[in-house]
Amino acid sequence: MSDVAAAAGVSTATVSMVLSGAGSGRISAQTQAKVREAAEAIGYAPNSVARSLRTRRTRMIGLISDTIATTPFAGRMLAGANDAAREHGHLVVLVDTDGDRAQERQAIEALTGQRVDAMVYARMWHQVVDAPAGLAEGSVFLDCRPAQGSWRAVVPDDREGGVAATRELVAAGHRRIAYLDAPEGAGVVASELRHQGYLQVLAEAGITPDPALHVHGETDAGGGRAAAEELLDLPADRRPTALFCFNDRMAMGAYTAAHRRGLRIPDDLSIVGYDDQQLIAAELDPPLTTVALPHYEMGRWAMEVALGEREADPAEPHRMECPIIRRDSVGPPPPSQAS
Amino acid sequence: MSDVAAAAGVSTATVSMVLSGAGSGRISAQTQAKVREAAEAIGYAPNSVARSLRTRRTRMIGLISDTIATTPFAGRMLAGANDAAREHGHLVVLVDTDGDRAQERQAIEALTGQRVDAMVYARMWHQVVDAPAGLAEGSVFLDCRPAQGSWRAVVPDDREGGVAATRELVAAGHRRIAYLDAPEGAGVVASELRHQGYLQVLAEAGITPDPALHVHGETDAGGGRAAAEELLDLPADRRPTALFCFNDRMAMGAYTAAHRRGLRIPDDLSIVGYDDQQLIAAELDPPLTTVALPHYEMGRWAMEVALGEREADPAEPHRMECPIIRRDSVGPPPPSQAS
DNA sequence: TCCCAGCGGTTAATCGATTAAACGGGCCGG
DNA sequence: CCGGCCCGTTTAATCGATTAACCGCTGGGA
Repeated sequence: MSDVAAAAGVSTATVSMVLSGAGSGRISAQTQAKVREAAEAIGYAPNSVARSLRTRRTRMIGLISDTIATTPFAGRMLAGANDAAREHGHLVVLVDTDGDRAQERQAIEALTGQRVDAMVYARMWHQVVDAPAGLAEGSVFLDCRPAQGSWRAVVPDDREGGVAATRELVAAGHRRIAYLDAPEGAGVVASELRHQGYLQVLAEAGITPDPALHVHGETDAGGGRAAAEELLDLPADRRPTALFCFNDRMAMGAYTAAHRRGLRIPDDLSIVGYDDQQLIAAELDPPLTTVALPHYEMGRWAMEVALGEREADPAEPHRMECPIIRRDSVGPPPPSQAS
Repeated sequence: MSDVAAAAGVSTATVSMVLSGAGSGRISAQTQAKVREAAEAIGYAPNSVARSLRTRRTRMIGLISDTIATTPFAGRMLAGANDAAREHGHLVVLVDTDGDRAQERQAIEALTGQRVDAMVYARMWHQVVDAPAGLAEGSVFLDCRPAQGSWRAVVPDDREGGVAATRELVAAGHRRIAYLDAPEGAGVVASELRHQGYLQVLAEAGITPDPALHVHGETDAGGGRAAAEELLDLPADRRPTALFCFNDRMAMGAYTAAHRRGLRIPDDLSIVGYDDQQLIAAELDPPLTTVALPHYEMGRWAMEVALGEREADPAEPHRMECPIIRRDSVGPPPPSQAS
């Protein structure tokens, strides 16, 4: 900076004021022009480290995640957070802890030492978590909610997602709608919430839930296929005409089970998934109607709150809408089974 | 730090030496213990910003990527880079530019200002790119190679990947092997390289390539399905017994085409994909034999080179092996067509 | 006895910005 | 003619570490 000052024939203080924008009203237009020219000529770029030391603001936000490695969803969340940060002139420092508690602590220490302006704590798969020790006051929880303490958090509205999926099937005329759930007792918050939404819509539609239509399976294609087979092997009068699957991978398995039995989708069987998983949902045959998890929007929301650009209530996690994505896997029930 | 110094009854210089490890041999064990106790009691954590200002090293690496948002592969690359950075006590500053040149420039400026120790420039899908202006000397290219200039870079060895896939099919006894390629003239480096590998293996096996078995299609399930249908509609004596698909999504479409014709995999038709796309390849029915893109390893390699922990030749991009992942979609050709 | 090396620290300059306070010159009102 | 004020700019303290140079003391060799 002193080089610029020398070249412009002014002091470093003047250069600082001009270049940081604090000069308007204080420094003459003439001097400002001189300084800018000199800076340009020299190719001066301010040293953010020195600036941060003095101002005590780094314009960096720490993002601690457990899952970059293992899920394709993390990308959308990161993109949302990244975009929001960029729009407000901040940078994202990313740490993937792989869910390891020790790494998490180490990451928090490193970010604290680096004096990031705020932290976002992301855990994949809507869950209840213990806040890690040392997490900076005012940090934001992303796709998880803290077991205790007062923190701002954002999660998908899985209950309303379950409602949307089930309502889509009811609206198409189905009355025997199965729910292919995640494994029982796995403590997956989303699973229970979506089930609640499912039951609510059935009640609204005056349909008595059939316990036989609520089955569990591993949350992959194999689990979905097994669960679907169990349902499709039911006697004709008890067999479901539509499946609401906990996720798209289970739906993929359900497709396989249906094909094996010669059932056409959506003519003989309607299917709704969950996640709107990129490169899968849209590529199935037929393309899958599913409920989207708003990862991008959640990432953006968390970052905006962390930056103080958006208000949030620490008492209650923010629930973000899961919109239904209509494709071609839902149709009216087959005539023989219509009610 | 001065608080710690006061509490321990020494100067800040001593505290610095003790805590930074430079104290061994200079400071007595007794004093060291005193300092550490005081630091512990106060809960002192060094300010990395101040340290960086003085040492001119931030222990942060900038990672510029164009695709976090749009592909599920980026995660693996990030994870590799992140792990390598962590192991060497560094942090990753991530910027997603969405492929936008202006954002890219802005990102480079911000990272330069932030004085990151090095930069990694990642572009998804093995491609040849123009190095962005202002990219720091010594930056590392990840999953792309610079059109000009001397840079260190890492890309997947797509030629050998094509070899591995084709060899797998030849070894199973196939002689009529089709290549479902990406669209012609799209400038996809990978497409051409894999084709070279394919031709090489055919030549080695003494098989004359049949131009009719080299077809193109969009790189999604729809394109794969269309291309596969074209091939399966060939007269029986010219029909392929095995398909090598440009990627797993095309393979997914090929599965659909096969099912529609009542062909069983691998009994009637063998299929090999490319990418080993998580949540897809392993979930198809039957699970897909495919060639893995070593994203994690490439991310790690690039970061290690950026950190100076690994040597690399700027004259030639490093080619990383694409290992074949054997699952259940490859078998011997049907007896009627065996050669 | 004198000098120098080694020990265990300390002093103070430095990194590159920001910013409150001071400063100097011109102008205006009394 | 002088004091005060405003304007534009400079001076200098500050952020929190690192590190070269230095300091006083002791002990050993010449």
